[in-house]
Amino acid sequence: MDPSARKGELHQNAVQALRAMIVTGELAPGERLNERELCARLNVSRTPIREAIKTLAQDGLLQVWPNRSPVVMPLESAQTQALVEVVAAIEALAGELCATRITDAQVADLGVLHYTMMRHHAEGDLRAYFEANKAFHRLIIECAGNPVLVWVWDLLALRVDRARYSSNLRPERWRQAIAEHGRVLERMTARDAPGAAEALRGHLRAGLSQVVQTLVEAEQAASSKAGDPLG
Amino acid sequence: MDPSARKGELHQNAVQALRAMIVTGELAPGERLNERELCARLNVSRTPIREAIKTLAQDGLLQVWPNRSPVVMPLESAQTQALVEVVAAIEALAGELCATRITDAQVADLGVLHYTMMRHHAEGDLRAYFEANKAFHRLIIECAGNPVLVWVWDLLALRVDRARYSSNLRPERWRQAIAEHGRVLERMTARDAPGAAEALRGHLRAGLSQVVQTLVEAEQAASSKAGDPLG
DNA sequence: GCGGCAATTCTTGCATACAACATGCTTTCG
DNA sequence: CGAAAGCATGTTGTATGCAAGAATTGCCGC
Repeated sequence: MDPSARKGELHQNAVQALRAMIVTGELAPGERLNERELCARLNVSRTPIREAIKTLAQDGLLQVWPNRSPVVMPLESAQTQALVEVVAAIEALAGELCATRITDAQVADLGVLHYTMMRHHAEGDLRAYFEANKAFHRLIIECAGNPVLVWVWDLLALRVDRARYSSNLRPERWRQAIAEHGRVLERMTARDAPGAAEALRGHLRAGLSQVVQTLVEAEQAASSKAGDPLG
Repeated sequence: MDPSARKGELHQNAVQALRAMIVTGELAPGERLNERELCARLNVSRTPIREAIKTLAQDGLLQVWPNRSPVVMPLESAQTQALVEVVAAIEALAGELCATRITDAQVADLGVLHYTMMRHHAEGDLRAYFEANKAFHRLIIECAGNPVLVWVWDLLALRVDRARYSSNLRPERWRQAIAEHGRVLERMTARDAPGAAEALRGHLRAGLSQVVQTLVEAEQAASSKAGDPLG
């Protein structure tokens, strides 16, 4: 077993590892998981694996039924469309609260992240952009000063990341996203609560709608292939 | 062991039992839980108990750290105040979506629940009122037609219920809540999306603020007692 | 040749044993 | 008398064994 993991928290470790595997798509949507296989993969026994599975089921990343292998939650366009509406509402609320509470130092941090994203865009480094993007949004959530909001957002972010990983970011949309971040930063600087809320709502809707569109296309391609396997 | 539970889903059973115990306050906020004690109480071994604990930690009902007994999440006024804002936003979104999608049959169901609540109020049956109240709100969430919204609401509802159980519903507030339900029903009947959203937002804020107020008073009483134990 | 049934094999669910860690107490030394 | 260290006890973390439930495959009947 990995000696670095021997700190008495193997199951937490397993949660992190499995979460990452599901979010990145290394474990495919709809895939059935075998406990013993996962044990071999993560070098732990079944007990921590089973505890991790329960946690991930609660996150909505796994489906579990009694006496059946857990299944990686399918990634459907309808579910993701539903996610868009909820995340947009949550971030709009966060934007409103954030704009009234954010400090100058935090505005500066937001600005750093914004320009970091621009740099990653210029270099075409998508992974680094994603990371900074997530930090940008999470900082806004944190500045809202509402721990329940943070908790809900972290849960939703798992699904958002998963959807993002499964779709490509088109160059045009990428540029537009950066412009929208600039608008959010501007409204935060001005402490304009309604403006910040609307800027975030629009940004989320536009960005995630693009992701949904990708999923719709993938589903159409899959269904036409399945319905017409010979042509 | 209880033979009725021997169907291969003992841990799910344990989740339900522990959830209920925490929500109703049978397990007090801040209380440390001993696995063996819980085993004896629920007549199962440690394995399903431990899996249930992981699930409840993910629900935000338990705090867990490595090599320490899990602790029932404290019930603080600040946390509940934060909860109010998030739930109000979620139900406002649900109200908006619901008003545009609700069917006549569902409006009728909502009406039945409203008048059921009035009856329970007239009879002073608080438990039955709570139950119908929860069904009323959940029906609105379901009618929104957004599965992610349902998922988030169910998670938040655990905390809401817990806060409600810990506080009393004052007669004046009870009457007012029923009037607000009537207003929500009216806006739904009229398919007025913004009106429904606002009615729900106001209803949630007013009702949960009362709960928060109760918690604040309890905390003040506790701190003054602790800080001035002799008089 | 096809469909249904049964047995084998595999997988999950639960219980328990053992090890590591935390905690409280006692004892000993300054 | 106080404080710190070590020991004893109890609790959690992990591994594994065993039983019950699914799934697959092979077989038999039609």
